[in-house]
Amino acid sequence: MRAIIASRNSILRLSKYKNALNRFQKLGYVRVFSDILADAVGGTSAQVRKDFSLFGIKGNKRGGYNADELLGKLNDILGKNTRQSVIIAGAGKIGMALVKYKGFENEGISIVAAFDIDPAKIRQGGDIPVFPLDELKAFVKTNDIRIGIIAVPDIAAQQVFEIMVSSGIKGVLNFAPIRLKETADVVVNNVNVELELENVIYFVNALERTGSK
Amino acid sequence: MRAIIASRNSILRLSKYKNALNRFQKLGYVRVFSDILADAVGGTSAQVRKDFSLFGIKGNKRGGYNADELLGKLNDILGKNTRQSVIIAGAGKIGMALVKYKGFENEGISIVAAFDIDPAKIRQGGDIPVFPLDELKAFVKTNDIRIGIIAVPDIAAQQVFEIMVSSGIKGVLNFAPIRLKETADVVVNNVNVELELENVIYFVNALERTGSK
DNA sequence: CGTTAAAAGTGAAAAAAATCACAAAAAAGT
DNA sequence: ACTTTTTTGTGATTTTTTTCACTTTTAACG
Ligand SMILES: NC(=O)c1ccc[n+]([C@@H]2O[C@H](COP(=O)([O-])OP(=O)(O)OC[C@H]3O[C@@H](n4cnc5c(N)ncnc54)[C@H](O)[C@@H]3O)[C@@H](O)[C@H]2O)c1
Ligand SMILES: NC(=O)c1ccc[n+]([C@@H]2O[C@H](COP(=O)([O-])OP(=O)(O)OC[C@H]3O[C@@H](n4cnc5c(N)ncnc54)[C@H](O)[C@@H]3O)[C@@H](O)[C@H]2O)c1
Repeated sequence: MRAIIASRNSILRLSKYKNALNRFQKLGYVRVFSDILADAVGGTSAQVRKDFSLFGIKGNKRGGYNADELLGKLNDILGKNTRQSVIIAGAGKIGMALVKYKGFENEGISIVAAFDIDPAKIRQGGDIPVFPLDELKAFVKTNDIRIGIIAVPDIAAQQVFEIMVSSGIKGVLNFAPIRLKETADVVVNNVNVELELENVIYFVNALERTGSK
Repeated sequence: MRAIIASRNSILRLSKYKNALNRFQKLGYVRVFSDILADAVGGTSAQVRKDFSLFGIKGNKRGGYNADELLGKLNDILGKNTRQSVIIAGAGKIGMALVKYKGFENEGISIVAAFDIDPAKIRQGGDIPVFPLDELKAFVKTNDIRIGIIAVPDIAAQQVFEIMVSSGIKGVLNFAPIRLKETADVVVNNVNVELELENVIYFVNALERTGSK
């Protein structure tokens, strides 16, 4: 399999095409066209074709793309053919919402354990265990985990990040509203809800002021 | 106050500068320079200055920016001088995590009510009440709410979105992993956790394959 | 079959975003 | 007071991303 250098945005778009395609497939579609995919994800058909072109995905002129085949290729590129195991640091409000969320399993993502410093949060009984933070390193190493989610308070985030990295974690999804001091060869994506909300508020206000148009 | 057309990304950067600045201010900084701001948010000093330039923010040559003054201007631009009231649809795992989150208040954002169709979720006692979904429209109208958060299952999201829009909501933060059929003059930002996680996974795998470099 | 029409594929063009690089200002030093 | 040094502010340039527009292929139809 060839690894292709691509921007974060183009990969996000591939994921969106894949998700749209899954829905189309459930609806019985056998063929899909660049324009309906564009529609489904909010882009243009030219961009869909360009994206595919970049990854060497070929369709049939006048015949569009075979849904199964296209989905297969996208899953391949996105690495959806092997299940991914993920751990979470922080079994608080967000952390537990994620732990209990059913949506990841269908995406081939399994949250296998959570870790917390608060002894009151430790719980081995349930479906997904919550262990003491001390055990994170050993767990990650013995289970060869490569992806972690940070759902601890902002003051603790950098420290937890470093523990994760030193344990062998290679990719992190960070919910704490701070910028992690990044390390080469560790991928970090941030989910910053405050920022997104603030952004919505800005544009609502801006539109209102310009609204006279 | 002048409304300036700017890209989503440049506004996101302004928010990040503002957040960094808040921290610097707490640490006692009186002056800040473009390069330390760049550092704090992970950009370049030229970009910081360009962003400020676009919004007519002036510093002092060789003297940097006065922290208080800069913060004031950013808050102004971002509309942080008036508190924003926000409602949530869906009092489930994510919805309640947001309701209970303390971090919004310091950001001038107040979550004032949640709404759910499940009678078991209705609860007026607490700090932030959970009302039946039917009451959303009236609540939004009488309280003149302009911002809503969607935290309902994906199948319900479009319908809830339409209720919000018809009630007068002008901006939406959507946690459901679907694309809302958007309406002109309503701002929609999406928080798609699956997508972000999938993206991390992609790049971890891609780096690994290229890693031999 | 042959013709028509639809859709992919893709260089070229345009637009948008980021970076450069340097003049101008002014704080700090001497 | 004068010089040096630092940092801003911003046109110009470069890079990246998106869109355009046209060629090619082929499914569909008569
Ligand atoms: N709750 C939300 O809706 C929300 C929204 C936006 C951002 N966030 C961010 O997500 C993060 C978590 O928020 P939350 O609301 O779930 O907080 P929370 O307080 O409910 O949970 C945090 C958990 O982390 C644990 N913890 C603290 N230090 C730790 C450490 N060093 N190692 C392991 N665990 C540790 C705590 O014991 C607690 O269980 C915060 O950074 C917050 O800013 C949360
Ligand atoms: N929990 C997570 O960590 C997580 C992660 C990623 C995405 N999401 C997305 O966030 C959304 C909410 O997820 P969740 O885990 O909180 O689900 P949940 O099932 O815990 O909560 C959903 C809530 O919405 C309510 N609801 C259903 N239909 C409604 C309607 N028409 N009007 C008002 N309320 C309605 C339900 O009664 C329930 O209380 C989903 O779209 C999910 O895909 C959640």
